Amino acid sequence: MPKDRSPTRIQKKNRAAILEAALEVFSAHGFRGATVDQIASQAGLSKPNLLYYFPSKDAMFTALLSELLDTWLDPMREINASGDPLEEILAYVQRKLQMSRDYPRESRLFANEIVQGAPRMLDALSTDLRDLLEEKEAVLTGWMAAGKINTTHPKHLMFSIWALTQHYADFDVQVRMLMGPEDPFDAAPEFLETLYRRMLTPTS
Amino acid sequence: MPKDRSPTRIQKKNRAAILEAALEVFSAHGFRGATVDQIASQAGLSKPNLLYYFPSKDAMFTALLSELLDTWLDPMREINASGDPLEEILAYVQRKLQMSRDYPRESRLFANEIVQGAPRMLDALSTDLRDLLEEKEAVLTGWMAAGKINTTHPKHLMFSIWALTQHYADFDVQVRMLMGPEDPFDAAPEFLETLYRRMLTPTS
DNA sequence: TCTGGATTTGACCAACTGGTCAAACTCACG
DNA sequence: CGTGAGTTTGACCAGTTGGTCAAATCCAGA
Repeated sequence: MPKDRSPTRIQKKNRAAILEAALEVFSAHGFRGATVDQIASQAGLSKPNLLYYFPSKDAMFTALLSELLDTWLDPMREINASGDPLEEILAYVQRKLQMSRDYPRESRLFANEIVQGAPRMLDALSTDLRDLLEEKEAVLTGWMAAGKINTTHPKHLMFSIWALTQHYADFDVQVRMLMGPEDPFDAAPEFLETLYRRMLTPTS
Repeated sequence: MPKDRSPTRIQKKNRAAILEAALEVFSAHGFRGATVDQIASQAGLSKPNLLYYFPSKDAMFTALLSELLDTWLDPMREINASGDPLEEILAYVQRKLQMSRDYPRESRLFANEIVQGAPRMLDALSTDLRDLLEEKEAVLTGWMAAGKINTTHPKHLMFSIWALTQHYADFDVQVRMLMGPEDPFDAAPEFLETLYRRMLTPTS
């Protein structure tokens, strides 16, 4: 193992390559379905060499998670309590949809883990995500109380946004199989915009 | 292996116990994450005994899938082209939500498989599901053309129903972690009813 | 150029996994 | 009962998997 000095050029390159490979393999096969050999060859390293940088498969997964979770939650952080309520939410939906289009592997990584009970993620989720959700839930509740958006259950509203947007990444094969040559992401933005505009526009 | 006669009492009991155990284990860990030993002990059988009834792990998984897929698609089949459009869709949403509440393991079984690219399911999906979807899509399109419900992309509409309802089963741990003691299924029916009523009610 | 730490690897290992098999046991039925 | 098919199992096997280790190689700085 390298000393805890500042990382060398080689360390930086290899760590990055490993995390990229780990994302590729873990997201496609889940934690248990992924093998260290697969990740090593994907990263262009031998297995012992890979284990020189990360002491175990678990450590690789954990490192990957902590690297990704922040980025993953960014779209929600950007919801601005001072902005126009409906437009803020619609923009959030579009950002989240864009994440599914641009980072489907990350989405599937989380999906894989959560579907199986999130044994290695629950801690991170029950702090970072929980806190962030509570903060934004308060914002939503405020908007509803002020009559800016239609009143509904704020948590379910957030769940619905996650479900609808991540579905395009997590169930990608199914969606594409059913849509044929049409790209799901062509019509999805408008569909979701319509859905949430109708759902949330206050009845005057 | 038993002969292809009509199954004995013991065969019926053990096959059922095995499929139940397989559902439990496969849905919790995915195909690769599940082990034959786990399934055997869950079913109360020795491993060789289990393999006496199903020749391989793959065969077990396949048998389980074909047993479940029909049931899984039933709520969609029940959509009645002659019924009141909006009420038919709302009822479908509630049936699907009920499936997530009553059969979360089945939902997670499919989710696990599809997230990982559905290597063992794509064939079944690309016939049964595709055909059924096309049939119901035609119904939706008819309703939209007749002005009975708001016009949107029918496939995306169906995807949204699947995503929103299955989310409560597939992401159960996350949802419950974020909702605390409150049961997600308390407020979900009303939330989804409101969402789709607003989304689909035609603008006069 | 030299050198000591950083990096890489072939060989190896123990545990696990899916699956086999012959032998033993159990049960329905004449 | 007896008997043959149906059922069960302990022992076993080959391949895979996560991980180790000592030895070899590489590389940056003096």
